[in-house]
Amino acid sequence: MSHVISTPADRPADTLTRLRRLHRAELPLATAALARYLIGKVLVREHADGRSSGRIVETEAYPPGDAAGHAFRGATRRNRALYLERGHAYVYFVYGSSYMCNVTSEAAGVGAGVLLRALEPLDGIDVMMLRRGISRVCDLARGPGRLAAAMAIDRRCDGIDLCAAGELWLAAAPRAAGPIARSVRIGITREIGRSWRFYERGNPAVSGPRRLRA
DNA sequence: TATGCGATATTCT
DNA sequence: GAATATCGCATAG
Repeated sequence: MSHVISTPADRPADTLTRLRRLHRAELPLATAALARYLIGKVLVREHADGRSSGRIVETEAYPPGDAAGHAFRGATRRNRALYLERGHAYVYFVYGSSYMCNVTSEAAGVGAGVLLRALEPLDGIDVMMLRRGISRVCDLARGPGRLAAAMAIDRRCDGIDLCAAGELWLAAAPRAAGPIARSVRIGITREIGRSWRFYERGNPAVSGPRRLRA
């Protein structure tokens, strides 16, 4: 970054993208339908650093009964939030380095969700750059671990209601989404072959190898 | 551009 | 003790 354009504290509220919070009733109940529905919607983080947000451009569904899903072997302390009513955050830590942010799906008690894999940064881009230590905008939240890092999402966000005012919430699409494509999921060893990954075709903020972005 | 590898810590077996 | 819904760097083509 050659120069700083503004800091969050300086930024007037009227330069932020106008966003409307999603109502839970708008969220599809079924996991794959929700995963597709979330493409183009916005994840918003209200933090001491100011607001950061991004368009969701890549998701993966982990439906009921999916052997790759964390609820497959029943409830544990880690996956507890996954059983909440749809529209809650399920955040967990993996690989000793990355947090993953999911949106719960289905009815309360079922145990299923949608992994948020990538965002196209919208507001608070300078804060995201500071958090990530890089300046290329399309790489800030390209991949689930990077997404969480860019948005300062950690285990404290686990269980948050994303349909309520708070530190983390979901907003309606600020503009129409581009064509939505689907593919197999990334980084799993079971149920490979299921086409439960959704993404906005051609968006440079989508993760994965080229063949899974076209 | 693609593939491979190590780092890392939490959870579950 | 094993596995892991990843990342970033290294190396080869």
